[in-house]
Amino acid sequence: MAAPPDEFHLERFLPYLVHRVGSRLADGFGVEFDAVGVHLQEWRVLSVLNEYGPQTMGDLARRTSITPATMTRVIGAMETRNLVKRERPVANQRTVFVRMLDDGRAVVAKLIPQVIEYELRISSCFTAAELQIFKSLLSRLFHSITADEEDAGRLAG
Amino acid sequence: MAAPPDEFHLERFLPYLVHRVGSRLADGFGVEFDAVGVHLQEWRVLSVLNEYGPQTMGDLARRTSITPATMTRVIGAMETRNLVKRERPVANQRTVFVRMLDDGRAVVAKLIPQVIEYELRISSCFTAAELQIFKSLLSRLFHSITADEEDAGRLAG
DNA sequence: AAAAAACATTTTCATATGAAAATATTCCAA
DNA sequence: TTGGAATATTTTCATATGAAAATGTTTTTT
Repeated sequence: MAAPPDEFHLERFLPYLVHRVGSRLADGFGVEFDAVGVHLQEWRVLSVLNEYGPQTMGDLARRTSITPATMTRVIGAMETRNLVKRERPVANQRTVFVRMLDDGRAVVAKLIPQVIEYELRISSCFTAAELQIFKSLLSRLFHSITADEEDAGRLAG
Repeated sequence: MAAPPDEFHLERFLPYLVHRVGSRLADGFGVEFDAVGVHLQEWRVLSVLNEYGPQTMGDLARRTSITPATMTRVIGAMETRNLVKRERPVANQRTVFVRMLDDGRAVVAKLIPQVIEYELRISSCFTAAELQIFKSLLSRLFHSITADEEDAGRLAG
């Protein structure tokens, strides 16, 4: 019997660990929204609008990790349902600001308790302290990677 | 000035934190493979084959978080390039086992040092202890979520 | 042992995706 | 002030995706 091909182990490989957790979370998360009639991507947009207020298509794209081309389509669909509204600022007419409308706020208000409950449920395997540490490490990693990409794709506003 | 709409904060919301790290990792990771001529999905397949040996399409799909329909296509493409080989076991002919070929092993051998270097680079924001804790927490969360889904989608082999 | 149910994979088909091109606006340099 | 370079968004178009149907196999009933 030969030795293992390498000293590399998937179960301790950071990108693999993150990817499979991300996939599982997205799967379990998706079903939460069917009832309210929004897609996961739409929740992402609404939650970012809720957190940071009106912002450009580009900022939305960066903050949600959705590409600009897709963001155009997602916002288009949300606009026809009166969840959000596009407006071109007089100051800089090449940007498009997206603003949440009342119907969007109503959806957010309905979803927030659900997602809080969801987070609570999935994090039941952690102590409160562990959860805090975990979030901090995720946050630190994100900012570290993002800084690596240097000035490319800076967030405005 | 009105109070914030809610006591909910995206920057401390676990699914958001995981999703944005996952997206960034996949982005940065993708470019590593262009040189070697494989796609991210193909690395995922090869690394899982490297770790767990020959296995069915279904196991591959679950372990890589790739859907069966897509897995059929990914394996098809890898087969024509002689990275892997399909075989129907006599014992159970409704399954299809996938086995790595020499060309696949050569790709893995080339990629592993690269991905180790990549992991090292992105985790430079952590101490060794933090990194271990982080991985353990990711692992724990995954297994906890997966157990929640109960018996659905069990891994064979 | 035949019929039905369960299982594993592949195919079909309608939709989603993103890279690159097109469009539109603003900034900057001469 | 004008002509490009830079920026922001949208559109086009070729490809990727996954749900559900189709196919083929095994297991369980009866």
